[in-house]
Amino acid sequence: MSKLAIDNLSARRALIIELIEDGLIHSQTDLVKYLAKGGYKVTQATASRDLEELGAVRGKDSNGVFRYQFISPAEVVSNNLTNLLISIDSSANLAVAKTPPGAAQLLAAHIDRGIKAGKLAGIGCIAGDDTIMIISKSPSGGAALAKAVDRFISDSGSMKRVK
Amino acid sequence: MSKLAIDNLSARRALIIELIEDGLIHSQTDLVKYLAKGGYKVTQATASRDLEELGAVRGKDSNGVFRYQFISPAEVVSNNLTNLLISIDSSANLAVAKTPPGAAQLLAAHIDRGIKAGKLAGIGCIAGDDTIMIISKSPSGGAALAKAVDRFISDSGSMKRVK
DNA sequence: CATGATTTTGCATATTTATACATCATAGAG
DNA sequence: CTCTATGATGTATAAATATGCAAAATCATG
Repeated sequence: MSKLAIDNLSARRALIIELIEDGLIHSQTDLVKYLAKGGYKVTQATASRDLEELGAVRGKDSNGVFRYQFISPAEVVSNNLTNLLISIDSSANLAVAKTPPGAAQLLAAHIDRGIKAGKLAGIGCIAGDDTIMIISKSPSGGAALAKAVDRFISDSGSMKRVK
Repeated sequence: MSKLAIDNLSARRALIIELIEDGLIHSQTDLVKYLAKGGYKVTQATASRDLEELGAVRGKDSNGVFRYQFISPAEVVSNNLTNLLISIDSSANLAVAKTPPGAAQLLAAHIDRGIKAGKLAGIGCIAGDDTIMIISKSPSGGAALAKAVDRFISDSGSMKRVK
């Protein structure tokens, strides 16, 4: 038997992020149904845990309808994220990104979701004022990770805006 | 930090905003207790309605503790810096600005340039994760500074200029 | 004032979410 | 391969939140 191409947990959370960004999730029960459609059979308890892990919160939108959304401001500037990445380099198991002063925390929050969603092969990232360090899973994965982060951020530019 | 209280309802909600900004509210039951302390005897149902009206949401903070907080609501669509300024208040020689989580450093960097450019009568600012404190030159200049910062950010336009 | 309209609130309850605990799965050590 | 540790998940339930409805309060108007 070959192992799964994509980690089940990460893949599921990637889908959750998309569902939330599309504004489709009004409750955890809701999410369970959508996940089932996508082939992920989980319970409300797992949905609760996933949402917590991803930092999604439930609030009413302008029409008074409940909707899960991200508290992190990444969406605020999602069509501009590329502007925040000045450069990205790597060494051994690390990728190091530079941002304009003060923007590191903001961009890191976005990268962190990419990691949690399994889109980036990192085990975590830490940000200062204008520098982000992303640690790769593999001991020599820094270079590949840097490329992946670069692409991830570029692709995020066309991310759908929260309504 | 002073707020103008018109009627009972708005006075109560003004207090709620302060309580939330101080990070004191972990649940609606919590809020009911704090409101009682402040002389407002209401039930959890009213707390629920107030929180909805104010656009507060419940999410776990970095320590894994539930906490109500504000999420920038409909403005989440443009890429203007204004989106990152949730509120700004003052006391004596200080102006205190709130931002979405992770955005304080970014906004503070901008404010700092305003100071260095002589556009804001401050002697410096310091930022945490979601809070910025700006110190005014004059011992009682906080309120005026807060207004100036608010205007400065409104006038600053697109985030692309950060770099 | 009186009165009808509108808003706010509490009560009771439905709905929704979080979590303790048991179980199952998986990875790594030996 | 077996054992152990760690993490993920479901079950059952507790905890927390939202809301329909009726009552009270507030407001507007003659």
